[in-house]
Amino acid sequence: MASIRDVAALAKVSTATASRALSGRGPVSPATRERVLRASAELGFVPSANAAGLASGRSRNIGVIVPGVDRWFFAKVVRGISEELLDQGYDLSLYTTGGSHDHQEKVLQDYLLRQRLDAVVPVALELTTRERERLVAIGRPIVGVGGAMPGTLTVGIDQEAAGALATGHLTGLGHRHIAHLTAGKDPHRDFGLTGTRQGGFERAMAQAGLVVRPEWVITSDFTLNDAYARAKALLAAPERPTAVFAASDEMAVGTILAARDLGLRVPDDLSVVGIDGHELGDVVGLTTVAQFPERQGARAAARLLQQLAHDGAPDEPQHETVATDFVVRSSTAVPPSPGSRSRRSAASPSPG
Amino acid sequence: MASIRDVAALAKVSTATASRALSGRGPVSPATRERVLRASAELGFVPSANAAGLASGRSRNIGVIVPGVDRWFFAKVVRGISEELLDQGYDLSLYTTGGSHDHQEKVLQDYLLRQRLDAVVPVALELTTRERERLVAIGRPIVGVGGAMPGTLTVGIDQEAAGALATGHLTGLGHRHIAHLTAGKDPHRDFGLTGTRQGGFERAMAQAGLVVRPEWVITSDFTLNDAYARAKALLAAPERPTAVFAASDEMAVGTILAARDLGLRVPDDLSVVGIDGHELGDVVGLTTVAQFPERQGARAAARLLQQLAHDGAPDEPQHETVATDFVVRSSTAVPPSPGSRSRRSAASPSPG
DNA sequence: GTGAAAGCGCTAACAG
DNA sequence: CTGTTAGCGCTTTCAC
Repeated sequence: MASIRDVAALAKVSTATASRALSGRGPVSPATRERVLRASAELGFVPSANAAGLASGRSRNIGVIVPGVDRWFFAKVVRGISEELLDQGYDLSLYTTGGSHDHQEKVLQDYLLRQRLDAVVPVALELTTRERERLVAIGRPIVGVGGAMPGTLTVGIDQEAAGALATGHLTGLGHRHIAHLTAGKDPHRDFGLTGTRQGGFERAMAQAGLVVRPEWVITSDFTLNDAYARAKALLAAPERPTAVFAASDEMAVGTILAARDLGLRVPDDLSVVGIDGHELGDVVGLTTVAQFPERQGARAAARLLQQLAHDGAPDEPQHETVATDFVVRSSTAVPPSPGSRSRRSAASPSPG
Repeated sequence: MASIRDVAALAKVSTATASRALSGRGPVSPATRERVLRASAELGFVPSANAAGLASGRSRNIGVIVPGVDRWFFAKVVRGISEELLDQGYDLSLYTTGGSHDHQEKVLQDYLLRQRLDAVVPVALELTTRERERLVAIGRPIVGVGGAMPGTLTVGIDQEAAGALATGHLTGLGHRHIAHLTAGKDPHRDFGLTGTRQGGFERAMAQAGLVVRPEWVITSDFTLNDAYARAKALLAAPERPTAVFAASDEMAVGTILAARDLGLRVPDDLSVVGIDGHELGDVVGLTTVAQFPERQGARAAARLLQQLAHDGAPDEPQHETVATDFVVRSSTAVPPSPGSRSRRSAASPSPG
């Protein structure tokens, strides 16, 4: 394991000059720089991260805090961040807080304080005020992904607009009986964004002059399985909606599968729209608001690196909204005419 | 940011003693230890990872190399590793190699050499001999997850047995016309394990006295979407199998959805079995060999930590096989009797 | 533009 | 059991 002293010796310069040449910080003549780089390459020199970090205070390492990596959105965001960082020579430290109750505590009051991180990307993290203060207290740049975090720069889609867009698509098709599958707030893995998708739903409903039926706003948990069960109950009831807006594609697909299992045709008997752009939506022809989480992650990482390059001058706190793409496929259509409704024999689904 | 000198001063001991008390390495009297811990807590002391790492050579940091984190198996493995490490106070550095062609190169010849890692967990990584040598050359313990890596300790299921188990289930039900959806080898994201699942398929077929039809061994890519398309082609052909063994649950679900879209009933017209234990299998009643990747990840991490605790004495290279669970649900049944075959009007599906 | 020297904050001999 | 003393390998003033 060659050290910088070996490199310096081979290039016949001091370690100081070698360091300057290798890092690009500080003046070095082109000729010496060339000699040093050659020596470094010849020896296969790789600087010790610990030594460099200790001496300089910079670690070339970004911390990513995420509720879990085995959920679609988080996985995609982490992928986006990881690839951006890998390109730029930065390490990525991953902290998952969703697993056990005290992991989040531990991460915030121990892991993040080890001075190993140049910056932090909290993903869809719901923090108490105290916790947010702790995060800020590490004195490093922060860029969040997902929900907006007061006081810090964040990257994400406009949740409310996405919800309104999806819902407006349904009302525009003429649907008047629309249910909404939202996701409950789980203290362990809060996404900090559901509320506003629901807000968009409510706004679009109001704008179409429709009333939101409380019993048709159903809390699920972002998973396909739970949504399947809830949609089955919803759609098996005597009165059922002609359309469902699910706050995630996985829940939307669960709804489609539930409808199919009840003998309902999509979109003939039921229209379904989701949010995400999940690969799963493809085979069932799901209409959705695609949100490209990789890009969000990559964007957050890029902003952070940019800040670090400008010597840590933090951008002013704000939410950077990234664009979504409305993908119309075959799960949405005009509502069935009252005469042609469904193969089920239940009472007329036309509500009050 | 309190340093160990502050702690030592407050506890009225030397920094050496403070270090010993805090790390548990070296002798300290109970009384002084208590004083040091109290002082540390009072000051909110968190040791600098860089300084500790530089001085000791240990970084309390494990590197995880994974093709990507946005695939079910990898995400679950990473989750398992992450939680185990978080519990033990270890950091996790994540490297994704699947994104761009040279990321794997970069990780192997730069990132891993920064002396920031105490150990490495390569997940389902397919390496050339040279690359494997590089990995070993970092001189740190290695425990792989997924496919077996010659020369290193690995944790994973018995792929061949899993394939044979799934296939044997089908032959046991009386199926004679069985297709297999396998996953091709992609140089960027190789899983290093598909071959053996297919090997299990072939063995079970042979044991049942059945011939493997080459045109019924179909290469897909582990994704639901691709499997859906290939299954549709397979099942729309004049002669079709009565059962499909898919090498992953996502591919199995794709097959089920394709069958449904063709008007085939599962399991009446077609039995489908997968491998994984993917959540998605639940709502479609998929019979599968569950493999619990979180446990595999956690196990690998635990073994690594154990090695590090024993001062790096590496366990002898071998493959540790973890148990699978065969979950029978509703996607498999006895094959249809020739008379009752399907609603499709095509030629008799009974082969040869 | 370059080198000498002083640390970064902690750990690990080595004495005592 | 505890303190003193060197570093770990690099970066960074500060002179020149």
